[in-house]
Amino acid sequence: MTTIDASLFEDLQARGLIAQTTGGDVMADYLAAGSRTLYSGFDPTADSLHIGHLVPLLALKRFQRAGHKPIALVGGATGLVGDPSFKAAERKLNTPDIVAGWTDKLKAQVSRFIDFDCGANSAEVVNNLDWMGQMDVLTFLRDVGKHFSVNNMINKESVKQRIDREGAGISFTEFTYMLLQSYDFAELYQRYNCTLQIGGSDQWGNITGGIDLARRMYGGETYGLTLPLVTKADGTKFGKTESGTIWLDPAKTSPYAFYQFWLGAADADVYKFLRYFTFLPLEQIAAIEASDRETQGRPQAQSVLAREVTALIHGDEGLAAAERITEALFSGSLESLGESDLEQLKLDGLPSSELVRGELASRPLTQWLVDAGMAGSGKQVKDALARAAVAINGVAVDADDNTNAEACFVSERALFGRFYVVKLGKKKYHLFEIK
RNA sequence: GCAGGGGUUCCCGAGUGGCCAAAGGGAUCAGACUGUAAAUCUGACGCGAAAGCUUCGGUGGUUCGAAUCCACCCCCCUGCACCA
Repeated sequence: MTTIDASLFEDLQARGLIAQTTGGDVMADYLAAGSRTLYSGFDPTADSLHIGHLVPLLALKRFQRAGHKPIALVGGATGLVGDPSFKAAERKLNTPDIVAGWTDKLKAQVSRFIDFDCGANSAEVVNNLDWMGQMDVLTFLRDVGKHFSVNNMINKESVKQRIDREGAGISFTEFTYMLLQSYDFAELYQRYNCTLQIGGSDQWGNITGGIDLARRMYGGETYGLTLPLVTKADGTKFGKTESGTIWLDPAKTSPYAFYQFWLGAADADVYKFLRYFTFLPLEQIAAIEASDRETQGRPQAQSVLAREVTALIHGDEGLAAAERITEALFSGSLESLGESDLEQLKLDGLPSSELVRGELASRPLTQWLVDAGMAGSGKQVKDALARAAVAINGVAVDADDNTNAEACFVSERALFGRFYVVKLGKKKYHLFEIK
């Protein structure tokens, strides 16, 4: 028999992970009284999840650890429609082929986080296309649509800006999204006795819609819980960097880049992130915070956070790789690296590319670095060159050297005759190998 | 369909014949200061090493000269009509 950790709710609350719950104060008792089945949905809007999905994903795991049964729903059907909640504009529809491909990828990704073999509260992964795909319009309109009042729907905060705002607008397709998600909840209630839906706070409207529908269709009593949207103290968007979204797929965001992202968390955010994104006990997080406060200089919280989250997503090997690169680039000196170390850095995910010596003279250095993805445009590189912020194997490159890429990559300066570590700015590194 | 409003560089948003690669803000990048923080200050921010080239929904036109004027077209919003 599964044992229930009755302190789950209290822990979630203390971590700041509860934005809203339905049913007033009953949630804590409801969760403590028995093993519940809950779900959270992930729509395939890209070929990978990103760190914005981490809070609900980890929440499923928290619930499972506490003895509840999590269902991860991948929205093969809802992804075809598009959730309008708090989106400023209508989105383009993706083709069914693409969405189906993404659905498969997300299913695989989601599956790595939850346990499918732990007895009664083993996880499930479902795809709502399985029950939505073959439903015909008339059945949908009669059985589902009839339970919704348009009057209520247009008053939902999540679509209000689209309806009120001049220059915006919402198609019937997106407007219907709420019905689809609501039907999911009702269906899961029916199939799995799933009585709780969790999701980001932007999902409140969709979740309460599902609760109403489950009651109207099946007389079921279900609950909802929303998690906070992750915000940063400086007001910029969480999860984006100059190089774009931080993905969970190591092929899209290397464990090294992933690790670096967390390492760069602001002091004002880092303790919150520890509570949100790790399973470390709250007392331990409090201890870290207290100790950082007493210490001058660099806090330890960021590195704890980076280690914990990277290990969680990319495993111990991913973490080890990320730490190896970080150590080599930021702490050690390049000379201390052996030939195999450099090979390893490449394998570990340090961005790298190959150059052919004979072709070097054909283009200026700026172009080579842009091609390698180190900067968005030659202008940026040029700016860095003017400030002596570009270094090749530790030697700063001058703006005058720009047109002479061959001289920048002279063989005498190469490590082991073929490697060049190029640094642009303080944090961007790229490994070039001469072929 | 009719009437009105609108489409500007990543986003918001000025600009209504030359002084516009296009104000201002945000985001982003680089430097100083630092802790691979924050705040602050400085610089960059269409593309190009440069000469120069290409932009303001699209296509044509007027003009010495157009983001700005004209014509047609496309798209969005609001209202009305049509429909019922």
